[in-house]
Amino acid sequence: MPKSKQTSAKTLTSNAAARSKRVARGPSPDKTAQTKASIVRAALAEFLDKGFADATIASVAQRAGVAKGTPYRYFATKEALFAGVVQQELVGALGEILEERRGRDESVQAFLRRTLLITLGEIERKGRAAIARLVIVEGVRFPALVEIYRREMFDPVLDQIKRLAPVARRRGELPDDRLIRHPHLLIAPVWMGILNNQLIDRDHPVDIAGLFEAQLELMFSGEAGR
Amino acid sequence: MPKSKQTSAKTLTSNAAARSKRVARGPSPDKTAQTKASIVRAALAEFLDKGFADATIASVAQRAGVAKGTPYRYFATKEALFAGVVQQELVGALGEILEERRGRDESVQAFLRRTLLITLGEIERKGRAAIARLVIVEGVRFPALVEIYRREMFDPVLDQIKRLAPVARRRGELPDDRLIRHPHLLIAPVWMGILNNQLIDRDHPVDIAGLFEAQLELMFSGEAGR
Amino acid sequence: MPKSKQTSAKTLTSNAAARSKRVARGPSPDKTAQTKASIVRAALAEFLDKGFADATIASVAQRAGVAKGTPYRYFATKEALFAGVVQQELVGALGEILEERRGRDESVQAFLRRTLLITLGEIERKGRAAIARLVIVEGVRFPALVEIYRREMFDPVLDQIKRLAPVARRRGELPDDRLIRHPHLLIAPVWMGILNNQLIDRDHPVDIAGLFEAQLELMFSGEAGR
Amino acid sequence: MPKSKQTSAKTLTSNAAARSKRVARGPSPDKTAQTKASIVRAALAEFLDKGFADATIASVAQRAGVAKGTPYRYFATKEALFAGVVQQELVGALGEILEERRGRDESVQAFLRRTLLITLGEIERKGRAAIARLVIVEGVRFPALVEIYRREMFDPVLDQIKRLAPVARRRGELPDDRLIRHPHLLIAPVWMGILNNQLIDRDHPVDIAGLFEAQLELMFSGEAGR
DNA sequence: GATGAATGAGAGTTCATTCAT
DNA sequence: GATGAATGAACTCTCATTCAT
Repeated sequence: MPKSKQTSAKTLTSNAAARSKRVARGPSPDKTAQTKASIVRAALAEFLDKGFADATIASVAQRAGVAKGTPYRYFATKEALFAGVVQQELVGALGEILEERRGRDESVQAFLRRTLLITLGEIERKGRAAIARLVIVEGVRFPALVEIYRREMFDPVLDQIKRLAPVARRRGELPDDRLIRHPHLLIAPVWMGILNNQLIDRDHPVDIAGLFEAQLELMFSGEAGR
Repeated sequence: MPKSKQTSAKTLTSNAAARSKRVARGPSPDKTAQTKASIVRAALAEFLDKGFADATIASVAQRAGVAKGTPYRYFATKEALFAGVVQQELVGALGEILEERRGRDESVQAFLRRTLLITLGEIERKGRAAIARLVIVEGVRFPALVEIYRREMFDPVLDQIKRLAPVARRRGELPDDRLIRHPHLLIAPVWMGILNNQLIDRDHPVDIAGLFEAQLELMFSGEAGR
Repeated sequence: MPKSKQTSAKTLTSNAAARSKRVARGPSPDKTAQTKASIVRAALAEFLDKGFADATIASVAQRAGVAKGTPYRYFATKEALFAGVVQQELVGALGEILEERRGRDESVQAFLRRTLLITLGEIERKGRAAIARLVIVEGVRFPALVEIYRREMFDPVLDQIKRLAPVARRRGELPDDRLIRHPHLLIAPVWMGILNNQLIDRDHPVDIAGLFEAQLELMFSGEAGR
Repeated sequence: MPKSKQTSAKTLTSNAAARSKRVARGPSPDKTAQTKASIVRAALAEFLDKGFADATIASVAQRAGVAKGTPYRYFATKEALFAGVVQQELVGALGEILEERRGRDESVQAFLRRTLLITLGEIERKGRAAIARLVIVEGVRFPALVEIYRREMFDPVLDQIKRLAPVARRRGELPDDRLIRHPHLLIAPVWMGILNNQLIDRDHPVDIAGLFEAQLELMFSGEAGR
């Protein structure tokens, strides 16, 4: 998995360099980058559609418009392709949110609304819910994938909550220690929503952001945050 | 897994009855029931271990101590074996809980504690959480499985909540309409726990029952119900 | 193959004896003979329907209303069953025809009409054409079968023709030596008919007897024999 | 079998053309055509040897000197391989004969000698008799194959006879209407010969062309045509 | 004699992976 | 770099045959 990362990073970098400095000679680095990008895109779609086991390299190649052997130029094995694709989707995905700083007078609840709630509003439209489902579905077979997910998505959010809960308690925003003792409680509705909408009951989707908002209000003294 | 045992036992009994009726000719019904039971048991273990795609009939047979072709006497295809095994695990699993009646003076919260909370305390020990994970993981490939799960597990619980929420509201147990508008909110912590413990962070399991209890108290006026 | 013959013969004999002499005690010999007969009947139907390779013992047993293992009491292998069944159908099938003697004043042509033509009129109704097809179809795989067919059906008829042709020539029934040089010519239309009706063009069957009659007239001085 | 060679040759030519158009990239089209040709050749031999049911893809591959999976690149299933191979052998096989025109002064009998009789002289050497046997033998299981055979071989010949018979009758070549009423009669000896030589009595083959010639003379006023 | 559960060799088929071009 | 023909391990499924009951 770290291998894929390096490869990915290196390729992207050298391509960026090539684009601006070099004249296009020999095999075009642009085209190479495009080829890789289209393979990754195709692979993601394929894995989302069929899951790891039923996805085939041949189908990925076809979707990407390249020959069957070409994906192997970029990923050594099907597993590496899978891991690479998902990782690319996850790494840094949370970046902007975690950068956000709570305003001096901003309540914790308001801060969480401003950051998490907004993001959750797009979780499905941006395909993040589908990725989460994929990780869940293939996680048993690919523990490494889960680890990435935990590191890049799950833990950061949970850590944020763990960090903010005592602050909110001190600020009098929380009526008790429940959130401190059970930080998972705040994000539970999000997972409930992902599970319901992606797997259990696609025909009756719930409003994930709405569910989260309700939980937020429930835990923060009940009324809408200021 | 203990379920299989019960089934097996029941079957054995009825077979014993059959033996006295029919002429004792041909292979022993006892052994047959045992064979099927061991195949089902082995298959469940195999599927839980490897998921559907990576499970092999040969491995199931080996676990069960039978020949490669034997499972096909009981299940026509690998898919049928999978569906049969999981279905057997699910159908009627909730039976006793749904039979329970709320006492005349019993608060809704107390009722939910008495029924759901107790059950949740065993959800992992009894392998229910693992089954839930399996259904989640394979649900994309086996919509029929999800439907069974929804029918036998998910919807009954949700319907119960939908039925009880207005009652609790009328009895003054609920401070607002949140549970009525978002019934999923109450069970969200359970799924959060299953996901966390089965897939995301096996090394740091959360207390599912505890999480649910906290949510229950959170929604029901904050204090522990009586 | 000779094995099957012995078994068959012996069984039939002892059963015939049992029927008339013994009292039915222990496993009924009658029932045994019936069982075998129904297996043979079922097997013939199965082989005619599906050919040897696609026929299954299980299906034969089911058609016969017996258990899967029962056919093995009478025939050691699937091949033996096949050979036995076909042989039973062929051996002696021509018997009566070959016994017939040409009348003192009867022309050869008239004799052939009286014997072969009559038989050919029933060749399809009596299932002989279907048997011929089966032998043809499976003959490559079962040379022994073909040998039986040749011995019991093909050669006797051909020998008859070879024997009668010179007689007819001497009697002035034949305009030339063609039938003596090409005895196959007389029966060719029969095989043409079997092939056409059983295999090549089932929707446009030809009249086998009619074809043979035309050939008979063609070879014997052209006009209908008396 | 020589047919395959021709096809192969043709393909090679067109590939050679393709090579100059396309960029010479990827595997050699030459080798591909050879591979396919050798698979087809091997398959035909295998099917002729063992029949469809007993033929195995593994054996075909081995005969062709390729891996077990390779035939699947060219034929999706065993059935497709079988149908493809036989069809290739049949389609257009009659081509040249049907193109022939009867000369202005040529008798119908002479015309039939010149076309059919010559062809029949090679029917066994060119493997056509073996193909006919294969179609007959597998026809029950592959009606589509029989249909091809009927369309490409059987019906064209029969139609030719149906067309020529009235002409011959008008020209005074035929003593009666028998051939008009029974067109099958003329080709019956051919099938008799195929059956005898390929299936019933390999050790005592008849001269197929000779048999046909005798029948031709028999039907056409008895003497050799001019 | 009869039963039918159990066996296990074997066949068709798939597809990740390789590599000559 | 790209191609796609070729490979062959591995898997599902079938069914003739056996044998305890």
